[in-house]
Amino acid sequence: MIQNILLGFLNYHSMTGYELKQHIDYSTAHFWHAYHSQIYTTLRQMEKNGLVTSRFVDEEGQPRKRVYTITPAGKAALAAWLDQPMMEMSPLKEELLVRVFFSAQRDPQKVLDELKFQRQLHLKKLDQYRTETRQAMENTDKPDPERDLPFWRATLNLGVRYEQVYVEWLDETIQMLEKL
Amino acid sequence: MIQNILLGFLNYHSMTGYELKQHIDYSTAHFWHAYHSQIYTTLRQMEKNGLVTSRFVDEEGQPRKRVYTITPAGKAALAAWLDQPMMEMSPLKEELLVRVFFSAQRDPQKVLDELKFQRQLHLKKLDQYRTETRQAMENTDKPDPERDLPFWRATLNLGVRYEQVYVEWLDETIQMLEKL
DNA sequence: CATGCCATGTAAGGGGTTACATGATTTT
DNA sequence: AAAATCATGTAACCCCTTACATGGCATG
Repeated sequence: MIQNILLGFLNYHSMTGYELKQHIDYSTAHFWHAYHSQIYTTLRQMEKNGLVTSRFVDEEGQPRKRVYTITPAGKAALAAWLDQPMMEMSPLKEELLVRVFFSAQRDPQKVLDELKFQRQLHLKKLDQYRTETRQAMENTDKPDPERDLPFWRATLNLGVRYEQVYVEWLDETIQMLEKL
Repeated sequence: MIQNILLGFLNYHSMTGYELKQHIDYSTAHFWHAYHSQIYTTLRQMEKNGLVTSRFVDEEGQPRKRVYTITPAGKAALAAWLDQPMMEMSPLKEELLVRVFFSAQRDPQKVLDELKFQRQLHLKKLDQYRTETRQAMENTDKPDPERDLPFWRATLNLGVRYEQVYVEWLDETIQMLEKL
């Protein structure tokens, strides 16, 4: 998966692993994140497979940079992935729900504390989506923002909706627990 | 993670890997699924680590069964996991959003088809939650349903809310695409 | 002087997925 | 007779996470 994301970004323009990491952090990380270690190793592997090329760029007074560029084979791989529609749903993996599922045997106060803390986290995330993330998206330097922006906004919309229902659900569940 | 789920179920009563798989499919699979291969191998590993014990039960006219039982060490491990509250959010991994993010370069009709198909999947899931899943939960054979049911219902509630906003978001996004 | 940011990597391990494999019983 | 369900396993692989590792520059 991370390979497709890297190809997707490199298809806008060439950049370094570090820049890719930053782009991911401000956009796709909300629905697919990656550690820098994975990004660097995947890029090397992609180069080995002919999907990208790299060259070192040395500028005075700056650390050495390795700039990656997508190849025709890389573009083909990206297009092939996008062409093949998803026929299943992405499975959820929500650890908190596993914990809630088995929480009847826990101290109710500790469950409440945990849910209230999670509520703070999700509220913070919701706020982030509405400020930083939205701004980072709109102030893009990419080639054809008018073409891409509607799709980027769409992904952010689901993120916002998701955090909204998550907070609502936490409120509801906290209330339920307080009645018990 | 799957280890905690297995311990959680075995803490209700002893059962086989096959039964564990079924319980998971009807409950936690909505937020954490597992393949039978992982369940069987994890159980063996847990036995090696003293968290469970197993014995074979042979009944006439039936395949041989291996019944697992939680040990005091297993109960302690489960309690330890539940005691330590989650301090971060579970990261999302939604492949469809990655695809939408990079969909400006795709044939809009293909994107629409994909979203409409996903809409069907999510509607179906929503319906499942409201019928089968809810029934399977309420008609439980577990020791103390009154104690556990509120928590199980809570997890289902988030599942329903999630599928609802997902469908709403798909509708909104489909509409947006049709205008372009 | 210390923290943070820029910048790139390696290595070990864990968890999960896919595929291969078998065999009996029950239902259609 | 075929398909579905019951029932248990192994093996290879892949992806991802965590930790280790380095070094320069800028800012407070």
